[in-house]
Amino acid sequence: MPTSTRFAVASHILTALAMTEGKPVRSEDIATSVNTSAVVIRGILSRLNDAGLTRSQLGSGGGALLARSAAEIRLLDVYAAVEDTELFAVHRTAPCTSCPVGANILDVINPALARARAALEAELGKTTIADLAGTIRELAKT
Amino acid sequence: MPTSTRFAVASHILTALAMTEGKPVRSEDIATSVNTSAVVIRGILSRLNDAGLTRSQLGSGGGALLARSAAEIRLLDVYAAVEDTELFAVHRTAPCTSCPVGANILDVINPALARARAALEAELGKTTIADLAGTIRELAKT
DNA sequence: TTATGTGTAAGTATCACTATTACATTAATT
DNA sequence: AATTAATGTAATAGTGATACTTACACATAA
Repeated sequence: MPTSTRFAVASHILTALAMTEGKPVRSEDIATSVNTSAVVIRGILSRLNDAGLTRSQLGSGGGALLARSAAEIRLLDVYAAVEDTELFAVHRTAPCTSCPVGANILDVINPALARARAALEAELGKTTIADLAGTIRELAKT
Repeated sequence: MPTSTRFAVASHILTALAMTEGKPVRSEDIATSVNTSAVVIRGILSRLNDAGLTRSQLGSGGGALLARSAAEIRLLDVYAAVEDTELFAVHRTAPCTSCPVGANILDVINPALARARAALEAELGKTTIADLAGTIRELAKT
């Protein structure tokens, strides 16, 4: 399964941006919060930029900003922006085409996997970055 | 990362066993159908044995068998039997505990990820090996 | 013009996965 | 009892993705 931590880190980044309402945040500062290096953060921000979720302000006083409202960024959008690999990997080499099972297994299993992926994505579509930020604000109060 | 193909291959194996009704199938023959080596198949069969989905008959004329009805083996059971890693990987190193976001992000995001995983698993629980084998029998007729 | 940050390429270490080789063990067959 | 056919598993190597680090070009505010 996908062992990339990008999805979790990207959610962390976006939530951090949502907490500062419009003030640019440096990759260095995000890196401190995530506990990694600034280059790793910038690599993920690059993907988020491409996906239209964030934008970057160059130069002194610059940093990363949300490109749209946190309420309009779903975890599904984040997932799609940073995850490369298929959720389910199938046979590395094509199965035997002259065997009854080998010739048909992919056609039979792929629809089931597609349904599972759709269910996952539907659920990821229900939570937004604003939800995460809101809950963190609640927790920070106590 | 290299995503595991074990789930797809394990489903292939079980479907093949479901097609031969009670007759043991050699790992060698399964390997031919999957287009890999017999040792890889035996490695996956070892996990399926541990999970109680299959059993093996040693010695000459032996091979792998389903340990219960194909209708009682859900894709969810297969998934659980062969998949090692968490569906969603979180931060490799713990985030900054003194930052508002870092200290709380995992507590906030984990419930959302758990819901997504539950949705995925619910969907995988709806399809059985018997379903796959049945569809393949249909396809093989034409 | 200088200082501050982003963007990105190149190189490294690590890890999971798959394939391969090798061998011990078990059981049916003769 | 000996032979043969099969599983079970350890050890090893190759591959690919991830994440970390270093380095430097580029953009912008002051």
